[in-house]
Amino acid sequence: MSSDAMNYWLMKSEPEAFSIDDLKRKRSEAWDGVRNYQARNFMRDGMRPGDRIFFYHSNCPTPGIVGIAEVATDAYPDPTQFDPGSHYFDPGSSRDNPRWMLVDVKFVRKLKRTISLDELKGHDALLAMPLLRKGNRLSVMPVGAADWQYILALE
DNA sequence: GCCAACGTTGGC
DNA sequence: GCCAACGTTGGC
Repeated sequence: MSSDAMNYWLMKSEPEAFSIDDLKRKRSEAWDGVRNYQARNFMRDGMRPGDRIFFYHSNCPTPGIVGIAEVATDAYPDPTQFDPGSHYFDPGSSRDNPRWMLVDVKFVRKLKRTISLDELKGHDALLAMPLLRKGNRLSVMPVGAADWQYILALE
């Protein structure tokens, strides 16, 4: 990223696996298991501690933004890639040259209500955002500052 | 459960 | 380097 200004992000999680309430309870969580290069690059190259995150519930009855979190650390190697017992084990990675990076994510607050994907799609001002691009399956993606403010104002 | 829209893998 | 086959994501 080109400046020191705070950046904004959106991170998806299936609530049955890890929900905003899970993050609230644990306060902070290592965002492991990302195995997509573009998503990794956003975490490794784009994220800085203090950046704000929309926490998004995917693959559930009402997909949408449910809370706000914060980047808590710089990127570091995802330990699950080295663990043969982990679902996320990657035999092609090594400790000397780790392939997958993650950041810790810290709970900030829940939104007063879920701002659903369906609702977001109803706002022409937001149609260009990566989340609403057809076919986008990225689990970590940037959110423009203007879009961030616009969405928060919907709350 | 279906399936579109990807990303990855591997034969050639 | 091409591209078919395969696996995954995630809305519906």
